[in-house]
Amino acid sequence: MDKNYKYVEKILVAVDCIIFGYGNGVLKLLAFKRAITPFKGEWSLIGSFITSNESAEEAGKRVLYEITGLNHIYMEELKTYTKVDRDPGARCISIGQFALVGLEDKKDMMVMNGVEWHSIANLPDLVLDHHQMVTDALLRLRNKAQFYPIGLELLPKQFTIPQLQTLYEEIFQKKFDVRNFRKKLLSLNILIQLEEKDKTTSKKGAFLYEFDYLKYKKLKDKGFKFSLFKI
Amino acid sequence: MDKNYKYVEKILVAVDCIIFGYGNGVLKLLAFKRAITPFKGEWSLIGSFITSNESAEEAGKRVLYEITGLNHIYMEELKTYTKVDRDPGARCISIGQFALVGLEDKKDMMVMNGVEWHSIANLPDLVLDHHQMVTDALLRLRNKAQFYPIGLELLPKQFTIPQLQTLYEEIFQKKFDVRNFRKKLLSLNILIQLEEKDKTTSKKGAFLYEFDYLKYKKLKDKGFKFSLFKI
DNA sequence: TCAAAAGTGTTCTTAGTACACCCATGT
DNA sequence: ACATGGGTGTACTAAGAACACTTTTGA
Repeated sequence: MDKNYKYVEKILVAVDCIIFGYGNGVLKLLAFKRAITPFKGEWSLIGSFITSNESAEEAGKRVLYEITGLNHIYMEELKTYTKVDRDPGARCISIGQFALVGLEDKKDMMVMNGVEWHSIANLPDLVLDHHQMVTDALLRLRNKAQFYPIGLELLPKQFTIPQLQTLYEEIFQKKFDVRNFRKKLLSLNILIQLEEKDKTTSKKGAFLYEFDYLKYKKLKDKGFKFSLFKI
Repeated sequence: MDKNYKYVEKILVAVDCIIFGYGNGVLKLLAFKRAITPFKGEWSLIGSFITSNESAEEAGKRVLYEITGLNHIYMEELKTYTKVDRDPGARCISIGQFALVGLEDKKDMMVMNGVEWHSIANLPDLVLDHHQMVTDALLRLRNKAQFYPIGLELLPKQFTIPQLQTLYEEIFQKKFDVRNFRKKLLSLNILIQLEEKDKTTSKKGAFLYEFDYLKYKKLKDKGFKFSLFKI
């Protein structure tokens, strides 16, 4: 209450990025193996301390860029972790930043030494409360994907309907009926069908679509919800 | 990334509480008029700097207690505000804590000098980015009330169905059909009807109910969602 | 010609919405 | 006896769920 700034103790503030990627039909997490103490040799989320001239999201995007060379990545705040003893090294709070990366069209991505994509189904142990962060982030992904077209951040700009369905099945660990999925999806009227087909997964080929972000935004402002099914 | 703790700058970390109360059919916000600089005479959310031996939620609950004498109040993290220039006095990030208080059964609440409940419909200007925090919190309240029985935090332990409906109508700024509201609500099977009636608002009286938290928790674990209607 | 994935329609079931009157009681 | 808020049931409509076969084409 008393904002007598001078006599207040300052605290270390970090960001840690929970970065999900999707490629080859598998949902993955980006982590790196620490080369220096503390926690040398252990897996950790990618993070950084926040400097005086950047916001948490800026710091998150900065480290993500430093590590992968990627820019313009979907990122939102997840939660702030403030338990007094969460880091034995020092009192340090961490702002979790939740990020999504489509891996199919980012083949040129940098992969630095010690940085690796891990299948969600088979994660290594992570330092500190990073595992909790991943659990929280997965929940966020599932909750948000129900009502927002956030899943599309994990796909290339042009994608097929079977591809999208497979992604949803991976996210929710649940199978959907192909006919109902397609019917519901197209009834939302926010996909643009392209001329071309993607023939990489079948001989017949599947039509490519693009998401109509402008139309979606307009609809959203009118109260429309992007909802594919009841979970 | 480099957790070379010693050479990293520390930052002021505050909590600001967005405290909603509900009484006399009106949704209200708790704020206080600053008696000291900076921002003397201006309205502000209730907040504090975080000390080295408390988490953000503990700090939030601490100030809430200091200001109102209230304990065991619903509180969750809203969002962390980290813009570099959000506080002209110093680089300072603030963790927004979202809280709900039912006012009907807290008549004994302390009301300190300068602290006031303001109708949401008629808020004063607030310092810094506090107005943004309130906007975000209202959105959170609406989003969360759709799928979680969070609205009950704003009512006394024993409440009537018309009372609950009025609350929802206040939160969503929307009228609901009495028959459909009651039907849907009771179909969830998580309210316990009591013997007594509340006769304060009508001659006939309305039956009192209690929420069955245990039953709700069990159902929730099985995937049940507390959802009253499509918004 | 056949294997493999893409694409398509109908019926049934469930949940949501719209709507109007009687009930209990204190004054 | 009447005014006031509490309580109830039914018919219609829309959305979700279940379900199996045809199409295309490269090898």
